[in-house]
Amino acid sequence: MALEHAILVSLDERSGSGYELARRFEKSIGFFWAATHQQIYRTLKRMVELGWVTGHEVAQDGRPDKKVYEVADAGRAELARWLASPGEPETIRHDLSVKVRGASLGDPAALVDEVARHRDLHAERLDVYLAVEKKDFPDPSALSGRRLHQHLVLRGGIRAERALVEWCDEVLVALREDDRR
Amino acid sequence: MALEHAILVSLDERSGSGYELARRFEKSIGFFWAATHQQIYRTLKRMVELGWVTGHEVAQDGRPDKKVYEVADAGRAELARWLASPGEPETIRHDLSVKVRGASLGDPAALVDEVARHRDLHAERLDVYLAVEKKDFPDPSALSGRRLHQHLVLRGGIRAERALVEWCDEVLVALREDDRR
DNA sequence: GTCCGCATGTAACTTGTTACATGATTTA
DNA sequence: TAAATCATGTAACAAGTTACATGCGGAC
Repeated sequence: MALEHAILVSLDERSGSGYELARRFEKSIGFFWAATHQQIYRTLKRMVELGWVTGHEVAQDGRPDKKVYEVADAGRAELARWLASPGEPETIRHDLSVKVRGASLGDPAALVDEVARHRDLHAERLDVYLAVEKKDFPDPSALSGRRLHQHLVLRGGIRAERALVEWCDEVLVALREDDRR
Repeated sequence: MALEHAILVSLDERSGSGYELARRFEKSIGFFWAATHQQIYRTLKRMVELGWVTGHEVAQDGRPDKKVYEVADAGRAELARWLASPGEPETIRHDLSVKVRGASLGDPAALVDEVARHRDLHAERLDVYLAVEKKDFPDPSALSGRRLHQHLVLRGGIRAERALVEWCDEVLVALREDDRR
């Protein structure tokens, strides 16, 4: 399991509450690891029990109190252990591919629309990633340490989204061509 | 959920037993949708109850009996409905990215090894896909219908694995460069 | 005689999803 | 005054993983 580890990485970059973590999982960290607030609260609770993080309540004025979590030594040790341990490549579950493979069993035009929709969604994500890169990493060759690692992960996102956009385009051309016959 | 739908697509291409499906999910279909035999047996059971597939026992000599499943009309209708319905792009969960992002907290050399391992795994997969393409789809421009759709999905796998290999290479160069300083 | 392939399953557990619940403050 | 943001959670359910269980036939 890596949600714990994703949280540890995020908390190590900056301590924060469950709510703040949930927000990060909607962007930065969320670009490569998805999680909802329910999962995060549940997991943080377990991580406190395991001694991987410590939480303390912080009073705020004009806002509800929050619990801010920090990585404990045991958490850092667990992260180091996990980083060095071999993991399997991700198990793939790609809905859209299932749909394309089953195309003959449904309405061709509807499938084309669906692929086009995904194409646009991926193109949007790609634009977001490219904008982040331009803004936050204007001189990539000068990076080192944490900043370098963050940039490398972003590069992965850019490559993945670009590949998906190009694949959708290839599929669209082929499906439309096939329909015309 | 799309396991049902992946099974429907696979059974539509050819009827088969739970065991046979499990094998297909280790290759062809498994290239874009992972599932274990336990999931498949469980799901087939539910699909029979839903009337999406029908199963009948087939006696074999020298081998255990098997239950062969076929897609029913209700199953084909469900597939058509699902194909036309909009779906979300996949939620990403990429372990290796979490590890790269947390690189500063562990042993740099161990991470390099881990990335290199993944690079080789993805390169192997890529080779498999390219071999399948060469063997099964020697003349892609002549394809239509089912065969075209199968080829398009394979193209997606090729693009994805290629992107991953290239990303791993980029990460390796950058991490090794960073270590040297 | 031991391991591999064929063939089907149960049980226990961990993860992930969806819906619901509460309540204060700020913004439109 | 209605909606959005901040903030934390419970409960029920769906899906995925891991371990265990059984038994025949053929290959080595």
